[in-house]
Amino acid sequence: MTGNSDKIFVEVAFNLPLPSPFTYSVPVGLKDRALPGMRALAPFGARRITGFIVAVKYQCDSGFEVKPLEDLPDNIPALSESMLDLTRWLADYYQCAWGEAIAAAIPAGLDEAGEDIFSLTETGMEAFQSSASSDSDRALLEVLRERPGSSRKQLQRRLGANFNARALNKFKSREWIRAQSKITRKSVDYHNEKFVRALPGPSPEATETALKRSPRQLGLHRLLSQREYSLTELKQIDPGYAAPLRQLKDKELAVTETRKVRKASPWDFLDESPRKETPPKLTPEQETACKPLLAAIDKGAFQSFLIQGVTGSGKTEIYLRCIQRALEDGKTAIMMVPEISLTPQTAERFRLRFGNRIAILHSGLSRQEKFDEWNKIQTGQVSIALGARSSVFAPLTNIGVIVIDEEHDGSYKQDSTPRYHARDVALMRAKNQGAVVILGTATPSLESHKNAVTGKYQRLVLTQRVNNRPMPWIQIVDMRQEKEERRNYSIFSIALKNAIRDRLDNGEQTFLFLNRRGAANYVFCKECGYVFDCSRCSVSMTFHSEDNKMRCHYCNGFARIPRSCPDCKGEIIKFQGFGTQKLEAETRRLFPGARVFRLDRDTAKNASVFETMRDKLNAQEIDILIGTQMIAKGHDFPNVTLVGVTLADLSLNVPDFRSCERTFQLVTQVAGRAGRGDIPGKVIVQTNSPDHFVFPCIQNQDFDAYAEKELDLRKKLRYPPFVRTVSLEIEDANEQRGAETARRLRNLLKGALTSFSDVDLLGPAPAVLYKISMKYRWRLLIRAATSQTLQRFLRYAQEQRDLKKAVQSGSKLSIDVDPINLL
DNA sequence: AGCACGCCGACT
DNA sequence: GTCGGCGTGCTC
Ligand SMILES: [Zn+2]
Ligand SMILES: [Zn+2]
Repeated sequence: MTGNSDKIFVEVAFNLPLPSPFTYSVPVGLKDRALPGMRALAPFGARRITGFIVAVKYQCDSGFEVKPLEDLPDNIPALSESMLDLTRWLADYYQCAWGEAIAAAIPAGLDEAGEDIFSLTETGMEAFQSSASSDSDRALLEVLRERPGSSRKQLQRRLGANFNARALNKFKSREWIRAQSKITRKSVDYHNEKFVRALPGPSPEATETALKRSPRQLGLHRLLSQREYSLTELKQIDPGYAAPLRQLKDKELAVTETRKVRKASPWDFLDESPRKETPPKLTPEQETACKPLLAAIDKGAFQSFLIQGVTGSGKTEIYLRCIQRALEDGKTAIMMVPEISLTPQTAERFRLRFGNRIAILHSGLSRQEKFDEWNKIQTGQVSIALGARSSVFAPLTNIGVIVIDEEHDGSYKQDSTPRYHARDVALMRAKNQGAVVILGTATPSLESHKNAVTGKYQRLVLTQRVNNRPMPWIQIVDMRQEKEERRNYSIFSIALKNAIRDRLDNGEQTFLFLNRRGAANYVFCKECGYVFDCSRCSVSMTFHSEDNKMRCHYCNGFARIPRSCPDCKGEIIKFQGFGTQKLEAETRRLFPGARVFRLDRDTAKNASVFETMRDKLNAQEIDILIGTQMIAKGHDFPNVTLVGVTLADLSLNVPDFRSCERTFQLVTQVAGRAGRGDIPGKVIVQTNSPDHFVFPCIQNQDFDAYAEKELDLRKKLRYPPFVRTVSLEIEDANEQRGAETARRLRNLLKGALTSFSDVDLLGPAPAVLYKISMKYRWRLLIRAATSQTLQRFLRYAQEQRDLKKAVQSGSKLSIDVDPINLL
């Protein structure tokens, strides 16, 4: 109990899943810098960790010991007051700790200082050499001898199961090892590259004679005499360089040297000073859309807009004009694009307009570089931040406009804690700071569509493509007819086959799409195309061979598989699915001469596969590209004039209430990219259920018609945007224990429901992706009419009903507010 | 989360 | 008697 008026205390939030901040006293020497938003190094149990000051106070009455802060490493706060407010709201809304929200809002690494590093002392070295200790102890000492300055984490990684925390403490107290706190962490990303250069030899003449009979060595030596080459470069000049190079090295006419270099990156152009372009003239439609936007930016009050514009209607030019206007008004701007669209080409477009006034927060940056960009924004050296999801936290002041391109894109939702949606965070930030939010897309999420309809957002529509580019032509192919009337049992309809042949003949390119993610084994009628769905939840039922039943992944309902279709008495088929590999094999068989490239989760493990694919596609070295939907985004490939959606049903029958919305988005997005100049693209969509209401809407590219029907269904079935949802995800390596946790959670929540009307539960049920990396998963969906009710319910369940107690040790519960991914 | 502590069975 | 595996509870 302290009440001295000259003593000050701070509340510190840590990046740990702990519900509330911790109180520390501030030593006299740190007093003048103890400000909200400041990073703070603090003792915490047995360790010292970095947290963030979230409040300063002048007294502290507590039942616990209050420890003093150890250090304040920075001179200025890492977070402004408004960012503190925003992160607090975020933590509250998305059910995470304040410190976790803060950590998400600043560059990685800033919360990592404070770990200890260990080295052997003299006595420790002697003890190690006298070998008077057990094997596992020796292993620890040996690592420390080999790598003095290892952190605890590094020791754990090196020793694996042999790591023993007790031994570490034992040695520390015996003074065999010494602990020091690590000062700063610098991590610029380097990679090793081998370089070759020529050695002159005794004389040029002697070299010439020595190599007279080996022209390849001579050629290589001459090349290397001009300048040094990296092995990567050499390989491009001459793939068979290895043998002659080895011989040159043997004759001491060349040497290689390994050096650390910064990896050449497709982003390197950003270092050059940008050219400036003159803005194009706006189309009348763009002009009309710009007017209210520019007026709102000038006004400087919170307002949101939804630009619903067909692909190619020139939304980006509108964004550019709006950002330009914000700068002219002396304000700043955030430009967000989906992760996959944040390519050098996208960046170039903004750099051409805004030069060095823009910071680009892309994933190719090293930690240090990311921090540098962030710093440039914070210190006002730039006025625009361009980036993916996390750029919503760009530390700009005086924000005029926040643009979110492709608003419907799922990558705006973070899928680990804190599970925030950048669009919704942007809206909150703009509301607090009096900024304008512009959401743009050809296919709004139904949440945004509803907000536009109710007037929460002002809607602006663009129906024309710039330069009068024709709209793509979309054909829906009935695969049942293919089978019955044409005896064609192939993956390819005759229409698609012919269209591909046609492209091959013309030297044009084809995309073939196949959705796999979450594509389950659904059950359908061969005759009428009816797909069995849950009578309660309306999501597709999934076939399980173990018990030959269908299951609903939302409510856990089971049903027998009927012998015949309830509608038409037709034959029932359990769809077993096929993957991109089978599609690739089939494509190669049908088009033997074609150059086929497959890109999916297996082959695209790293970004370089993407780049290879893009380069090859642009160099016309691919005729047919096979992949999942990710290849559609971010790039225009002007020579791709045909897109085949191999089986739309796979996407349509994903057991998720948004599967139809996603299918509409997918086809629309790919259609928008097909074709070039005045040649319209063609999209062929194959399906067994052509009578589904989405297909006419797809064919006519009529989003509003689709949305109207979809909204009707969502309203009837109590799904977003008419209700708010929270998903509880249960994860456990032990199947029984996980199932028990899920059961207990349900019982607890059912009990809690009695004090709430308007809230209901779906499930728990095994997740669609039941087993991910050795863990079993369950899902429980909570629905409520409003987000306020849902928040109150969650708080009640946690505080009054002890939600966490239902989670058995070993099980993991994560709470996903406004979930997007329900697989 | 990550760390220490305590309990317990296994093995010098 | 000590080592190390695992479950439990705390961190200002
Ligand atoms: Zn039928
Ligand atoms: Zn159901």
